[in-house]
Amino acid sequence: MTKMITRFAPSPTGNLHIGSARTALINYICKSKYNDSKLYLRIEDTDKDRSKEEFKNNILSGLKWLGINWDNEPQIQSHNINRHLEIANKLLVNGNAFKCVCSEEELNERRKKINSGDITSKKICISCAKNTEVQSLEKNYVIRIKIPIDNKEILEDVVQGTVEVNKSEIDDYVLVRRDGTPTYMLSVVVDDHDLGVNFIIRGDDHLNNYFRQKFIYEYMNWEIPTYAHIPLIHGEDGSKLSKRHGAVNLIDLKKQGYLPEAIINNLILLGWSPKKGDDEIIQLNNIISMFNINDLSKSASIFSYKKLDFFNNYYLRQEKNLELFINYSKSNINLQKYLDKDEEKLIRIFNIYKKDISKYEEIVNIAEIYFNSNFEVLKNEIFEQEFNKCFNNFLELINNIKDWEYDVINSEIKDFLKKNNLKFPIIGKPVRFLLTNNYNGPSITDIFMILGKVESIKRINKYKV
RNA sequence: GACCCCUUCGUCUAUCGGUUAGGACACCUGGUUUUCAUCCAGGAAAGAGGAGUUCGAUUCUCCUAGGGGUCGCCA
Repeated sequence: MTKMITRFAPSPTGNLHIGSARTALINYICKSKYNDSKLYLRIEDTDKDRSKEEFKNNILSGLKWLGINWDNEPQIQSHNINRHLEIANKLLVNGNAFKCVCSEEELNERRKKINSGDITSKKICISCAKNTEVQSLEKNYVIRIKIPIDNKEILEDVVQGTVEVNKSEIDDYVLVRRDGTPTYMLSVVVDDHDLGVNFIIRGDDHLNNYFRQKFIYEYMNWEIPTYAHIPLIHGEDGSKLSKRHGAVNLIDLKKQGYLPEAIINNLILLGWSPKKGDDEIIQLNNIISMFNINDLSKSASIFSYKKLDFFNNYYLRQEKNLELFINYSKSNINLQKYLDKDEEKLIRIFNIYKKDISKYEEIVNIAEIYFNSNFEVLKNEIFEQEFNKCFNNFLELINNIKDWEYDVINSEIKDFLKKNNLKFPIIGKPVRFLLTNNYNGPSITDIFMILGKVESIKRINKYKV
């Protein structure tokens, strides 16, 4: 295919989900491989009750944040209702659709029989199409599509391969509701056709919809696009990724301090991998050249936050991404305060601790220790005699350091240890505790550098032998 | 329940009939280190089960089991 016209068509009934983001990502990657290709964005808001402007904005900004750009202005599906109805009318006139007045009870009754296996055909309305009275009604009806029952339909899916379904399995679904509004099933086909979409990449929860939607294309004599139904992402328990699996909305990951690069790297490795020997750390421009949708696995994969953490740690450690940390700090209430107070200090903390964290959010608690001007040691630790003996001398040593530089402090401490014939932990551990309330952490020289001379001495000085 | 899809280390995956079944994350061990970490080196860890096709099956076919998806006047 030389010109790939794709689309991402979310419904604005919730924030941008990791799974949807992956679908958008794969669409973006595929279209980016070919010149003159397009990725359109369409907001499918035909469910008026659940659609919200707020969600639409969240989706747009989430995609932008990830670096997934679309062509043209986002299309709003509800703006095309008249066009959708025009097609419904054509189908009706051509005898490819019919008016139906079945009551909810009748439908439920029939559905029960279908589900229990008493009836083999999925067609839910059997009488209205033949009823001329119903067909001449002016209002108060739904429009259903006509689907034959003979033989079977075959889909050659780019990802799923050949899929066969008997026509008897395909239902006479609703195109236009009783209130005169078009359903998703109608709108999606009309809009895709009008946009010239020729390659549809969507979640495989839509696989069955192909067999329903293809009839509109056929009846209208429209060219049927190529389909790629990609497997869904699952949570740790193997079911469709959802809220109970943790943060599944992009906005939540952003708030926690995950990087777009890490999320993209993580997502693309679900169901796909680079060729043998190639690095799994891989960025968008390389993914675009290496990725091929034909290689995508058919089976669903489980989303792992641990692996995301690995990638995020990798990317946030990179010098070039320091700016992202600063931007993040501006958007985080706690870090914002520290940034205003002493940007240099916050950056120093970040640079020393970045190897230990998997997301920016973790810096909040760390920074709190260093920015707390009323710092108190948590408990009255009793240190070893050896430490107590040399404590005052050590304090004096630190007091006498004039050039508060890493190398200077470092060599002063080393000399001190040598002179007093001490092993590092004797001094280091208690001092680290006095400075940070923690026996583990960065080298005490690093801690001294973060705190500065005055605050460092203030903290150590509180200890009385 | 019906229909469709899936099934290689705990997780993500490689393998396009012949491999000591490879890698990554996580985990464990050792080394370096100013503690914890980082870093480096090593380790444990997999073809759901059963038939067939074949000289030979993880790979092809079928059955079973397990998992997932769909079954709305939602999208």
